Amino acid sequence: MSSSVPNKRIRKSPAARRAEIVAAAAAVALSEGLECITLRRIAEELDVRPGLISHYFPAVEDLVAEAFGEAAGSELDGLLPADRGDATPTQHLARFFARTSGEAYDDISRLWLNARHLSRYRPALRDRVAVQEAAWRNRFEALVRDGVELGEFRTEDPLLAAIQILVVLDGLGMLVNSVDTDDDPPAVRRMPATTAERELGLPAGTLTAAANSN
Amino acid sequence: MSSSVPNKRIRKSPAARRAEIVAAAAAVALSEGLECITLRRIAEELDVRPGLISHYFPAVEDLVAEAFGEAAGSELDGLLPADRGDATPTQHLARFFARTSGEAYDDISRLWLNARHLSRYRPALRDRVAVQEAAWRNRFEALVRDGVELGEFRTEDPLLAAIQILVVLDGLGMLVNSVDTDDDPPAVRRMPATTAERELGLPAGTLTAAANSN
DNA sequence: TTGCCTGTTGGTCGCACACTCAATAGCATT
DNA sequence: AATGCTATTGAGTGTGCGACCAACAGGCAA
Repeated sequence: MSSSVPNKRIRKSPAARRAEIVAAAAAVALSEGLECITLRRIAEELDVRPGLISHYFPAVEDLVAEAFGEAAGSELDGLLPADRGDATPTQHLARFFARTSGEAYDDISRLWLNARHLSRYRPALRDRVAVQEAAWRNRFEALVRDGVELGEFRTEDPLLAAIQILVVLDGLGMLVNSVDTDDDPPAVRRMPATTAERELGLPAGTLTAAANSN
Repeated sequence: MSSSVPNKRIRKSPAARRAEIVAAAAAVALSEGLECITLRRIAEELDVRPGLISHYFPAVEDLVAEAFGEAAGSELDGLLPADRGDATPTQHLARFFARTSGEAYDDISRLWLNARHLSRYRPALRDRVAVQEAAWRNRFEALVRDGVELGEFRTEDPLLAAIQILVVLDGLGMLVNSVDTDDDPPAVRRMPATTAERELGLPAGTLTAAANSN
């Protein structure tokens, strides 16, 4: 490996080092879980000494919260880009459900499940979860509102619709660590899209129809 | 306290001691969380030495799984008794939603959230979660089927309806550790009942109408 | 090239955890 | 009252964690 011989120290600017630490922690959070964010684990990841992590994050809990925020935030951008480009709200939404149905979304489901549980014991994380939850809801609400204005969706309360859809998505996410997550009925796995179609006044199947263009 | 002076040992039958240990662990799981089930914690609870817990559960993970099963199982019996008595399925269901709406249900929500996350790392727990999940689904399905036969409910697939309702309930349960769990719209908190009414062909409000008899 | 600021190290402390096992002492049986 | 089975203890092992801090050295400024 790269460190079989005592490694030369590399000195970086505080901002760069801090960003690097948060990025490494976010990666660990997504792939292994928030409780795997330890001083030793992240230090090893970056090939530095644990003390250095402590230097930037005197309390590990703050790093955990930061890592969650980073991971959840960038996943949101991947799933529901703030800028729709030239896609219609319906296309955008359909793409969202396509992405959240794949196995690639399992890591994000696990992350949220993880964070929501760990929030019980870690106030800093609890606050971050609240922030990200608001961000997801607002991003979703904006999309709904957009669709309503364009006449594609029909609902009296865009935020309420958004929350309801996300709650159902969370409900399915609860099952992500189950032994047999993929042998319950298709109707169950289609629940988030079905909920969206109902709440937004769309014809059934609109959001799960196979691959809309790009 | 009762142990300020070296305590006299009390010798119990293996079955009794084991049951006592599981009960203590289940109580800790419900009130403080599954990760608080440690040899020391449970031993202190029962005023015995940690080694004794190890004797009955050579691997702590098995105690954790057992404790979850015990807690989830008896909560299910409290929420959806297998024997309905003389209540109609509708009354039974309404009572279920009344109970799952109160703060008393928060501990159960936390337990499920906890277990589903911890399942990621603990195979024994994962299996227990699967067993309990099946138990909850089946108990619920039996109630639905019962209601369908009596002409109170209308659905093509009782198990599917049961699963869908439980998924929504889980989705709300995800929020149990949030800062402001009770300031989202009433429509959100009524989601499980609303889902049930829709899936079972009941008039809106049937299941949330104030206090049915007993 | 030199000097200094500060990012980084290495070592250490105290704590909590699961797990092991020989020795002890309840208590049912006789 | 004596005996023997076995439930229970006490003591110890090793691991991993967060936190702390004096000493070191990279690399920019002079």
